[in-house]
Amino acid sequence: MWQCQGVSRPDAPAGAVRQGSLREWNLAVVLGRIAAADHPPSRAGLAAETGLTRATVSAVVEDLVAGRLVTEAEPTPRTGAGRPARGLVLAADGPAGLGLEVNVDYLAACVVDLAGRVRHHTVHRADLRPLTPAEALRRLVELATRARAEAAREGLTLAGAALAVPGLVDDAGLVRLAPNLGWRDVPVPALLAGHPPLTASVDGVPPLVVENEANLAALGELHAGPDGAASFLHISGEVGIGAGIVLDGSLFRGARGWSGEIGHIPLHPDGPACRCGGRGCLETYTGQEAILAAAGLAGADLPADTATTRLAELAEGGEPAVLRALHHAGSALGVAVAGVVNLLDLDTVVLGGGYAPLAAWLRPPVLTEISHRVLTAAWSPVTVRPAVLGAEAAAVGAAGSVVRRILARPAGWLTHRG
Amino acid sequence: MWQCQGVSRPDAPAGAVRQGSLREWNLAVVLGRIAAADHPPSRAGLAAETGLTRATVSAVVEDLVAGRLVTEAEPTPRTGAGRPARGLVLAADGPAGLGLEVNVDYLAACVVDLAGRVRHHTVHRADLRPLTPAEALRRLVELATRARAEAAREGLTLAGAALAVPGLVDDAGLVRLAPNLGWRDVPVPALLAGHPPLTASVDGVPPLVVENEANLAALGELHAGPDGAASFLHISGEVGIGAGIVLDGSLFRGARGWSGEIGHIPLHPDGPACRCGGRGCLETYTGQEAILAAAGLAGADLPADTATTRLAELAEGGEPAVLRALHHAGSALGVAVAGVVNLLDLDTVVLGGGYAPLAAWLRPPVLTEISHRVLTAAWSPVTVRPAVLGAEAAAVGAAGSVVRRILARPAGWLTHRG
DNA sequence: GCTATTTGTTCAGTGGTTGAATTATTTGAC
DNA sequence: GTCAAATAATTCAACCACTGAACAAATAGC
Repeated sequence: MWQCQGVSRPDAPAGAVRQGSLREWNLAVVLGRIAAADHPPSRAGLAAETGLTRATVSAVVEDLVAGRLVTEAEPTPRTGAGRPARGLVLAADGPAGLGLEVNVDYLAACVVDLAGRVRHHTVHRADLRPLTPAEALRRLVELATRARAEAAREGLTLAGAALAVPGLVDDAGLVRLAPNLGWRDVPVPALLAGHPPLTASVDGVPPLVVENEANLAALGELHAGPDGAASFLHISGEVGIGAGIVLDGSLFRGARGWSGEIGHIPLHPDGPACRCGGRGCLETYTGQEAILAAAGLAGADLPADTATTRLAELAEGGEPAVLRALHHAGSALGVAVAGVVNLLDLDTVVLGGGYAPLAAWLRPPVLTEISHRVLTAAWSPVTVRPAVLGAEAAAVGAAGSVVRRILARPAGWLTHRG
Repeated sequence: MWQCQGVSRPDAPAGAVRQGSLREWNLAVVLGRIAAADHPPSRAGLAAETGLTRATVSAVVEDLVAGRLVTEAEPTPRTGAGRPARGLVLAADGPAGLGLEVNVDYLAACVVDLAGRVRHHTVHRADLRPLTPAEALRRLVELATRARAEAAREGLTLAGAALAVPGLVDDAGLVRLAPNLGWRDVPVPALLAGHPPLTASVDGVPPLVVENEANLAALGELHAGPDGAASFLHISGEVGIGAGIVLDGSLFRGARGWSGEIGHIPLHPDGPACRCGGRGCLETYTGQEAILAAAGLAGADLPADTATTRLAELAEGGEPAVLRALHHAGSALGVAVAGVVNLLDLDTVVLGGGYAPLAAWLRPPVLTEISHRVLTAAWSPVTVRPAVLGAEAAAVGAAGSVVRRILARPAGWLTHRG
């Protein structure tokens, strides 16, 4: 991922702790509490929660309000005795994140505000495989420009952008390989060089981060889903199968950001050849094409997004071949997931992307395999649930990652804003 | 794991940052640099490294020296111009950690000082399967008492203990299941209740932490191995196969501390039944018994520790059946490891425990499978190497975890010491 | 012996938190 | 309608830990 500082809580200052770090840290702590609260907290409440004094919280909040990150909520009428609390909420007109996505059959752009609300969302459907990367990115910039204008109209300031790509991305933003897109060694930042809003670095923060689609989809799920800061595996079942691993509320990216290639976990070591060069990879059993073929829809040549809808319809109608195909796919997926759970001791598995609409049929066989194969299943059940976000998960997650960076390090934003 | 606060760098204070946190943090930063340095650093050098002023570093070091965590090294004669630096080293007579291990055919105790040196080590060989857990732990306490006396003789103060168990351990120290030991639901802390040195909690720090053997072995390898703070998978090939996952220099324990059960990753979903209830688990192909059987040594009934030695001897001698067995085992292991690397994007895999002496024969097939099955193998080679520590890895890792906790949070130790 | 150089300490200054007192704003009792 | 109780938020002197600069200490080289 290109210059990504990580997406979760403020980093442990590996080096020193200068004096100002204290305030920087407390800005992040207080802002984080405001973001995590379900009801607008008061200064006094924050003080009690954090252990800071009310004096300190007041000072910190003053900074946050001055920096347009936080505003005071409408006073709620009935509170009880005493001076009524002034609730604090994340600013609805402060900085926002721009999320972009290039995928096989669509481009997407969205804007997410500090509170995580999706304020704008456009999808441009088109088969991108015939296009050159440069042309695809040109169209993406059009979408981004429109999103930027839309954001400005709502009083939002875009603080950065993240781009989701269904492939392996380098630290330098180079897309090493995006098999389903047909991309190989595409230098995204260089190709976007002529578009200042996406390239001009502000205050050391890179304006555009390029990251794997499955990872960003997992992030989207993390912020949109029911568990605030849990650990889970988010599986994006598209043409290929990717996964994002969230551990303790933060994305685990691996040594080079290439974690989550669950589609190439060997399932039958001597099984059919996979295009990755291996044999019997999970993808050859539960990839979209494999499921369609098993369901007898191989030749239908449906667009990727309607294929899963069609499968769900047929399954709903009780079509035996489809039900059988989904059961098989679910079992295969379950075997792989059982291995992952044995390895990582996760308590939640999220079926996302194209798997989400099929979750009703995939879930039972997945659970069966887990219960048979996970050593600790007896003591601690594993939750398997469909994703909350649909196809837009990656773009929303991308935009969310920008916003989360500000929430995690508000001091950077404040000093930069003057 | 029983009340373990994690073993790596100082935690991000999730809650508040009070004023004193600053000093606490800098104590940890400076101490960490002293621990990580290969030559005793000077105060001035530390100031340059950390970005703190020399004044601050002096004050911090003064605290550390007063707390007996750091001492000034012997002045080195030739330094160059200027006032000679006074090198700082971790105290050799400060706090130390007690590491304990219960395994199938031995008990072990060791003492590791702040600098990570093993100052004492005893192994008591005996088949523990016939013993009751209480009797086994009684013998362990004997070893621990002797180790404690030995530590005192060398001027060391034991700051806590950690116990490695080949099984699944609860947050409360309950050993849920240790199949090869024949333990089930053994409440270790309760059984040790009569032994104050292992149970009297000092300053909120639990005196004894119970943790999975594979996890602690990985920690031992982390501190003893060549890469200071890398990410790797450490595989302990014993009767069962366990693994410890180290990510960015800290152990990943999973939601309940039950991560690393690599032995039960499904390899052939319809393969032979495993005692875990699943089918075709890795362990049924590369567990010690499976390898011995494949090598034609099934009936030999060797003690566990000599079995691998014997295998290595025979392989060294070119015995075809043994070479074939090891190649098969290595291939199976490689398939599983390829899945793990695809999932986690690790750059290093360590063959530990019983696999270490066999690494010469296991490594090539493992590498072959990785190169064929890991999607990113082309861009970033995966290192597969034998473990540095041998059978003592878990006990040393256990003792090391105690010491690391002090290094990570020196403030706790200092206030406790007065 | 003198100078250059580097280490470590001292000390006034400053930023940010602390704790108590004060002010502000509401509810409820008389 | 007034006052007491209760809760929220601000003010302000004190304090803690870091900063920066000046200074003392200790050595090598000339």
